[in-house]
Amino acid sequence: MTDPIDYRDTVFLPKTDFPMKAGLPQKEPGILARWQAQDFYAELRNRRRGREKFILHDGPPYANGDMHIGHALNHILKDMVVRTQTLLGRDAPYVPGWDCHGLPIEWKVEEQYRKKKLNKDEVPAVEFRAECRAYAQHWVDTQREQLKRLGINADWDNPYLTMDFQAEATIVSELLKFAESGQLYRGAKPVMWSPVEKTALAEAEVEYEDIVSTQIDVAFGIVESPIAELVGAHAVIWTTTPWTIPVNQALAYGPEVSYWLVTVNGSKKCLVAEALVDDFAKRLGEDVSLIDVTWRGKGADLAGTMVRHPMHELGGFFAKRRPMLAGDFVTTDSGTGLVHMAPDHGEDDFDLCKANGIEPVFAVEGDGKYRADWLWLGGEGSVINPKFNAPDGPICAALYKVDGLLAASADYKHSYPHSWRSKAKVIYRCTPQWFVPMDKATADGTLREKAMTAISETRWVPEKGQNRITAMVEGRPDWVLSRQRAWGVPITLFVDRKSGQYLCDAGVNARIIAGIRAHGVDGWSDERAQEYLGSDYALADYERVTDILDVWFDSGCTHAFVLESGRWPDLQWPADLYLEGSDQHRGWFQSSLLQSCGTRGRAPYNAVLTHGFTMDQKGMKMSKSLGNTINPLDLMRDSGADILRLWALTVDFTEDHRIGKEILQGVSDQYRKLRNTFRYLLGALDGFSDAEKVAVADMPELERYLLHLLADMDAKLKVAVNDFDFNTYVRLLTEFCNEDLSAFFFDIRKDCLYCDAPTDPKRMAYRTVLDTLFHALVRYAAPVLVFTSEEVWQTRFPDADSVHFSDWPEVDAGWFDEGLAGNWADIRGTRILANELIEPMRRNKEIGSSLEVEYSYPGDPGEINLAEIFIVAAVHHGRETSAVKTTNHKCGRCWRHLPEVVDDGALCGRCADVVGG
RNA sequence: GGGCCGGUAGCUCAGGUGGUUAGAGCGCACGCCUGAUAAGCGUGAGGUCGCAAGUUCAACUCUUGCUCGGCCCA
Repeated sequence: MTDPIDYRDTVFLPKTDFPMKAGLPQKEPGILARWQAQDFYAELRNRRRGREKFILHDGPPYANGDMHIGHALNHILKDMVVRTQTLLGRDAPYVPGWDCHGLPIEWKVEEQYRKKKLNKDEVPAVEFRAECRAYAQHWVDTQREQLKRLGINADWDNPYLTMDFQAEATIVSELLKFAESGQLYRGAKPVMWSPVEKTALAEAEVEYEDIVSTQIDVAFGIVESPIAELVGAHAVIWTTTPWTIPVNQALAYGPEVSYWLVTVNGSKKCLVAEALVDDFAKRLGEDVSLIDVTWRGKGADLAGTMVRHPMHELGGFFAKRRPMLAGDFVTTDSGTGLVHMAPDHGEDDFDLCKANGIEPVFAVEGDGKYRADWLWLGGEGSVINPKFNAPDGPICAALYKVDGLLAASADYKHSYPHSWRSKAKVIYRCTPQWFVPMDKATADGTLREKAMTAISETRWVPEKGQNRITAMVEGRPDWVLSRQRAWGVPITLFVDRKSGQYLCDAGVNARIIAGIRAHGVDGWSDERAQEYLGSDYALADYERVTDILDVWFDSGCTHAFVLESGRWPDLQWPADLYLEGSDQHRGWFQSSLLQSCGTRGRAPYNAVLTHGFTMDQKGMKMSKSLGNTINPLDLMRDSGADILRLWALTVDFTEDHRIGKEILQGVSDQYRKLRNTFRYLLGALDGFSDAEKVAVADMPELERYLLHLLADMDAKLKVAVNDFDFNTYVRLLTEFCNEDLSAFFFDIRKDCLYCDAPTDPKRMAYRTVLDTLFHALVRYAAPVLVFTSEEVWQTRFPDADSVHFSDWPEVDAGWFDEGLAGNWADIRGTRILANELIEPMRRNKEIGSSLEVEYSYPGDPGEINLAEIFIVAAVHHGRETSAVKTTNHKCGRCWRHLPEVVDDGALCGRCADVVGG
């Protein structure tokens, strides 16, 4: 045996400074700073100028609170879209924006007031709005920094804000387009109203508490009916809000409900639901056994029946007959199965009455009292006062007097809405509101028709999004634009006090828009009203509307003040893509659609991409109270933004998806594999230059096969990009690195790289392909691992531009070789069989390395050196498949077992040449 | 309660128009290498395809119901 000589120094090992351990949290901020210092976004715009555009229009997040995982996911996806489109050579500008008006911000500012013991109502509106503006700006700035940290490439220095004066003016001008085209009307609808605060409340401002109310049974005399037995009898309703009886306008029955006409212990004849007869009798204080039934029928039979109000003798409003109407919402859960309808004070009531031509009467004023001229209880109230509604209160007393009150007791426990702030009871109350009609005919059809057409002409990804928005637009009611609030864009209308019509004058409108542009929303004020009206109209003749716009109208206009305005000349209308969570089918996708269809006749987007929501590890919704939230800021601090990005692009974002410790561990493993692939490439390419490059035609089959695989993957990646299928994109990359490179190509060529002479054509061919792979992979990875790819790039080319300026790798059509690929697929199949045969030998300690094996199989290796491909000592053509330990000696340098090696530790011919030469 | 959507190995995902033993990567176990080394290679074990009926010669794939979860409404 020859003395063992250590040939390590003669072996060409990979060499690189690129560390295996990433240290992303430390490294990423520095890379960000470099991009910022060179004004990367602006420079990219310069370099892409004149290219085909791809416009992703950013949906504005609400400027309130820190970034959460949903923001992170959404922006990572947007960045991926923008970067992949950029990589494909397009000019893909990205202007981020924020939604700045609205209730939640008002609340926060009010909350600050309360801490300072200030009352919002005592603060001038201008001052209040200034504070709202400052509050929104604070969160815009905060979120901007947080999103930057994710590596999102955007025009961060010039975002759009819905509270910019220019935006506010455009929103007003868009509103006035609806006004000018007659797509605006003043109607009414019941809203949650607090008589204490004299203001409308949003659902979120209401909290439910258990209270005890007075319940009453009231008899309405039946004066007309297709069913003769019913005339002269009484339809009985039950309610826990006696104060609504003075504005009753109809009764509702369930068409499928079974009704009986009964007398209880000789009482008057009462119509009630069969299922509730016993309950009714008990409320009357009577024995159930004393019920006598004189008629039975279904609710539908009651159509055409008319009743009169118990107070009909008052005349006027009360003298009018009340129809009995079919209501799907009527149940036999409680009450009498007949429901009294006050369209002023209930949504079901309002809708059913409206459908039957019955309008609200606005009898209850903002303070909860009946208006002074109301025939019954005029000037009295407040309606939320328990004494007012009590069995001995004025309502019950009057009903009792006219023999309309069958039962009353102050003992009904139920959950009832209260104002979040005052804790006082709230009511539903009809108030005038501004609407956009969905079904009003215009020159090019109704808004609903235009929206439906636009939906069908839009590309929805995934396709199921189309179902969802179609169903919503198909069935949605008219758009309520008005809010009775302070922080928002005003509904800048003047209403003629005599005709009730809003003023529609191009000159006035132009002055209003100019005023808002100059002064923002504060420009809509009493002081400036006459200035806008000009000399043609007198302010005294007009009511200046003081409602503000639904914030969805604001965001529905972003396409106008961002894409169209010219303030961002790189942008254009319509957008190629909107990309938001699936909740936005109800929100931004729809408000933008309606706004644009109403003003421009088509959608402001060509395609809409939606993502699902992020759940915890178990698939449950994340919430602070459950303590199962994942904070993206913490994650970036501990693991780095590239890990978060890789997570977002690995899951199936089109559905709800999960995040958690185990999942993130998997993401980290995947990251390390990708990182090590780059590390190997960098090390193996140490010292490589163009001089070493070999023409494809001169390469071994293995190298050409790899180029085929690369070209094949390249085509699939492009498909994935065009389908926004990023999950597939990353999977293709990962599997390529794992299977084709690490476990196959790199492993096979390890011997060549380490031991062949640097001038050996095979080694040069290998390194040429590695170089090609490097340039391709670093670009493919760039949109995903934005920081790591830059680190990889700078490691190899320290003086070069950012990798993110690059174009998509160029793939030579000549690399495709299906014949070659089919052949090599067979070879790889055989390689797997060989490994299966070798494995038991290794397990038995018969051998260690596969290089100690001689493999035989019935196939014909042809010209390919299969020993090299299988990483064994030799491959023979044999009758049967077999593997035996080789008797060859091991080369002291390359460790291969070859016949020419005279003794273990001696050199093979190749190594002798390399070491000697 | 209504509309829409989803539930495939421990994890992340593939599985046109129903058709042989349901796939991949990772992780895991075991083994190898020790010249990519907190790396690399190999082999292997993991799934009654949420549950239950039904249609069919045949269902992860179609129908219905249920269940769990999600978004949006009420």
